[in-house]
Amino acid sequence: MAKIAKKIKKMVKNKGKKAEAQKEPLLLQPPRGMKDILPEDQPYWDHIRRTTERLSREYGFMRIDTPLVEFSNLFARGVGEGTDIVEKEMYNFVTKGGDKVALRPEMTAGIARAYIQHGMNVLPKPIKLFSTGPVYRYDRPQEGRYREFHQVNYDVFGEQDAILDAQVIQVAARVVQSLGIKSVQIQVNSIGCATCRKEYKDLLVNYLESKKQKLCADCKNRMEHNPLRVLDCKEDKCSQVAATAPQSVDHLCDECRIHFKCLLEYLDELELPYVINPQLVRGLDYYSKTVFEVWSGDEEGRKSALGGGGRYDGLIKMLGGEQAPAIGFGLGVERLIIEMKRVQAKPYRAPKPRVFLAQLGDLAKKKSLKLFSELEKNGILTAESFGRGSLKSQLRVADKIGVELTLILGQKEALDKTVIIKNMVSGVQEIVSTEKLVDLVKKKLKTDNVVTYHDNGSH
RNA sequence: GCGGUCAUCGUCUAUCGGUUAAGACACCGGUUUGUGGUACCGGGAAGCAGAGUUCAAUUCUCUGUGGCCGCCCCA
Repeated sequence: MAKIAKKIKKMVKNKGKKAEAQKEPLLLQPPRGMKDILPEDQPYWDHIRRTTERLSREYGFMRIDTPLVEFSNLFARGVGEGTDIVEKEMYNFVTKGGDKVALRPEMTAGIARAYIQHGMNVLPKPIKLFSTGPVYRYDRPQEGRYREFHQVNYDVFGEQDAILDAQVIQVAARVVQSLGIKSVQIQVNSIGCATCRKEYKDLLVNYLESKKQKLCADCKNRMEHNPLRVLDCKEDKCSQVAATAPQSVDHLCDECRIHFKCLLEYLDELELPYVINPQLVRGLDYYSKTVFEVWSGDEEGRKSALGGGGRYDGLIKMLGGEQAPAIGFGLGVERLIIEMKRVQAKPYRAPKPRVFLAQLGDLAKKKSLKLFSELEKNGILTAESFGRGSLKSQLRVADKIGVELTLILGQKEALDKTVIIKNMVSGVQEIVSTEKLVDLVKKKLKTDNVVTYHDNGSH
């Protein structure tokens, strides 16, 4: 019997589902690698938004927002045809109008495009731009890696002095430190300019050619397209080869060498915890001279890359603008949050309501809606649960929220134009006239509240 | 793109080739009608999808999908 009933139930269920499935199944989840940012995580996002915006102001950056979608070839040309990002990780699509566009895989190309388009080169130098938002990479998701993720981006245009490199690196470090992540390490390197890098590349390819048998299959491939990337291959045999490979820092032209030397001096002056990593290369083609990455995590040697950047003196011109040096970096918001949680950094807590408004009866219910907005206009943050009927259940909610005062507006009070103020700690309550309510509540919140609750830093 | 691993209420977990699929937390409601934290009572809520094996599958197999981990790469 039960079996049959069950079977019937299932058939009915399936029937419904099949009908739906024929249209297209509705999956109650976002596409792979995308995720919701839930209210419980917002304190971390708030903290990062506030901190990055504050620092951008303090260091003289102006905010810019560019579209999530750009023409595909902007990235192909800017970021580089041969890079992984462009070659296999871009969300490309064709619009109804036939335009070939892509979801931005990073922010700099779009910002550079805007810089050129709007003639920002006429602004007083340096031109500092700050941006933040989602970026998209079709990669295999795992912890700290999503197909939609968020970056904060700082770029400086129009200044080639190494002091800007140092300051930009300092901003990166300041952001991370300000979030409470103490164990930051900056890795820096110089990959030279167009001319000396070419010479160096030839040298490197020659060297690699001589050790070709010892390289992994991937690296044999990389030799052709992007020999620099062999240097940071994680394969044991490759890193052995890389260890004795000629290093770009040793083959810089005079200008680049001086630039790098100055940068290091500035960094010393700033007392930033940096190390030179001759293997550091970065995956985007537009970099020249300075490249750097920001790492966090020490204990148990588990490290994670929080962000990186570098100088890109050739990008603007390559995209068709008037030659302009530039340097910038991006930080990954999701990774910053992982680190914040790991080191138990305190997130930002928005103010919580300290007053609850309870209502009872039809007349009071109507009046409470207006009273609520009256309180809001006076800056009194109030909670409510208007949909509930019983006073009991409303008080339960008030208690759960942890408010200090509950205002009770019942049938009787509504007629008398009064409100009951109940102190949730002592339980004492008093009846006051509606006109005096706001002032009295304000006064009470100022005085009676030794009862505060603070952030317990959960999560 | 490759490899590994996992998939049961909102969450955490249990059980089972045939069961009303159990519990805890959370949520909602009630304990005599206008008063909260405790207690008691009650309620809603799940087998990722598809195919196969079987008299019978949530359970076994395969595929897909998704999470996590490693590689690659990066943020």
